Amino acid sequence: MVGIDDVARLAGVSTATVSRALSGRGYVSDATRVKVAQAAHDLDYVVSSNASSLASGRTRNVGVVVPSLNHWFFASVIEGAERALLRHGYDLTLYNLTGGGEERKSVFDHFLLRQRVDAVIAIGLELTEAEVSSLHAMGKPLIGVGGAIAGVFSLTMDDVAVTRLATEHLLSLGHTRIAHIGGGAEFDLDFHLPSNRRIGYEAALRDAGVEPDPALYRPADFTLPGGYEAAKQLLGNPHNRPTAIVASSDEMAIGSILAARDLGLHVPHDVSIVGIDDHDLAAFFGLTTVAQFPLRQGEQAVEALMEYLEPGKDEPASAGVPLPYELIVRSSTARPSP
Amino acid sequence: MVGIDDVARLAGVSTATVSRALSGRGYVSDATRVKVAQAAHDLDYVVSSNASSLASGRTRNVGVVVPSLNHWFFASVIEGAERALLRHGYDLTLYNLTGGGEERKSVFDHFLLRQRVDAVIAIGLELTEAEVSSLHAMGKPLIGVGGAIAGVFSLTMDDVAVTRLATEHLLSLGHTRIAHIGGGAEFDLDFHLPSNRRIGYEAALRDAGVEPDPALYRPADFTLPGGYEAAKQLLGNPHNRPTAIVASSDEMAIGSILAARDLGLHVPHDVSIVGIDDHDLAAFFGLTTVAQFPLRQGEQAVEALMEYLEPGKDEPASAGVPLPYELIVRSSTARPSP
DNA sequence: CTGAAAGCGCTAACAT
DNA sequence: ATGTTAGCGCTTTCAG
Repeated sequence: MVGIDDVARLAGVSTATVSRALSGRGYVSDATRVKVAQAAHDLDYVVSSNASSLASGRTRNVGVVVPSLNHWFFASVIEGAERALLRHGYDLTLYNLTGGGEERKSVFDHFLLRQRVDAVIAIGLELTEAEVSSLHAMGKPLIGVGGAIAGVFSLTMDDVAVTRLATEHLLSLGHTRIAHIGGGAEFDLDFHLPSNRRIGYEAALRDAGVEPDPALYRPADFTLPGGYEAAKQLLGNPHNRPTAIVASSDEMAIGSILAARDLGLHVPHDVSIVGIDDHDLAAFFGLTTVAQFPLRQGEQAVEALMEYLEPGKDEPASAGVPLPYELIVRSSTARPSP
Repeated sequence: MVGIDDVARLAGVSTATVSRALSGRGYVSDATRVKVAQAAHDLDYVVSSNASSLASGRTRNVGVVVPSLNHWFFASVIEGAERALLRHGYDLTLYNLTGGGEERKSVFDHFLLRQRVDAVIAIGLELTEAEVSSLHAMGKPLIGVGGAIAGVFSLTMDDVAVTRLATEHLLSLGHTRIAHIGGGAEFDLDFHLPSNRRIGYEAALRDAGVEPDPALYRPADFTLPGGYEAAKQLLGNPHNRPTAIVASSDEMAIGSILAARDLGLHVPHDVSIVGIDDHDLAAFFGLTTVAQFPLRQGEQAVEALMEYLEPGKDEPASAGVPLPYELIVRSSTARPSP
């Protein structure tokens, strides 16, 4: 194992200088900096992150907590975060809170308290007050993505605006019988995303002088099969069939498209469908949707953390910027047929 | 920060004893073990993993390298691995090699050499000889999942057997004009999975006295749109339409189902379709498939590593066990219509 | 701008 | 079964 003193010897300087030259902290003349870099390279030297962390108190590692990996949104955010962290020389350690309370507690007790990370990114997860305050007590920055956490800086879309936009698109095409497939109550515990989305949908309708019909609202679970089921009920109703559906996720929207097909209804001729996400498969299904950009959200979360973690490196303060979203019109929406 | 000597003082023993009692290594009387545990708990003590790693040389952290996160297979393997690692008290740090050469090189130079991990799990990724040998040189166990790496212990399905089974299912129903949608040549660089799968498919046909028709083979990219395209070509052929398709992934199989529908063909009446994976959506589409179990594969990879990392804890030697697979018959396959 | 030296918090011999 | 002690490899004052 080649260590810092090997480099020091080869470069003809002290270990302290090597440390400074390699980390960029403190004054080193350009000449010695080059000499040291050369020596380090020749020897294939790499710092021992443990020793470095122990001495400096910083781990250059951030913890990412997710409720599940097998979801487009979570996976995308992680991917974006990983890329950004790598760029900053940080590692990402992943904690999957799929399991119930026991596992979750163990994650918090073990890793957060084992001081393995400098900061935490919580994706799509509501942390308890105890969890949040134990992090704060340890001085670890915490940032939420995809859902506001009480008392924590979070990156969240404007959920009201997003469904409002989707609904307005439909209204502008001439639809008035517009249904909404949202998240069920069980998803409302964290973040109230379903409520907010429903609020945006209803607000758009009211602004257009249309009274929302509770029969045109269906809760589902954000999955394709869930959307399929909900749409079947909506579209199968003999008296009250909507001419358009706003689904709260692209997966549910795609499920709705399949449900329409199975009923022999043509999209968009018989029913228009719009989703939210811009999922990988949205283009394939010709789905009109409101895109959110999870990769960028992951990156943005990291940039925000770096402002705490790496003072001085004045990054553009991306922190306060609201998350972008954008209506992408494809072939699943059209004027209602007369 | 409460340290090991605080605990030692409160428990009235030496720091060495605290270390032994808490880590389980070495002899400690039950009485003192309890006393120490109590003290540690009272003080909310948690070891500093850095100090521990520095002193012991072990990090209790394994690196997982993947080509991408947003894929059912990769995400599932990671999920399984994470769960198993947590159980063993290990952390998982994630390295996404999405980017090209630069990023990949940086991952290898920085993290593997920064000795942040005790071992590496490579999922669906072929490592270069240089990468493998640099890991070996550092004494880090490496294990592959979802693809054999030259000179490395890997968990791989028997790809030949899997497509053979799928094909035999179709043959036994009476099909003879069976097409195959496999991976393109670009996927064959790593692992030769496409070749092997094709070999199994052709072997099953020949065993049944059917000569494989090259026109009934289509390469694609494992995605749903890719499978859709390929199936369109296959099923649209006026002279030579197959009565069944073996697709090398469930996503391609689902794409094929959608292609058949769009052509007005009924599944399974006009065409039978079988996939490989047992993807989350397979059941929804009624897809007959050969299941592989990626969650279990992740766990198994971890168990195999633990045999190296935690000698003495004689786990059941799961290492040599071949990966299980299982035909799951749903409603996308049937006898060919007369 | 550079060097000397004191730890960072723990583990693992080695004693006892 | 428990205590003593010497590091693990680096960072960071503090001098110079």
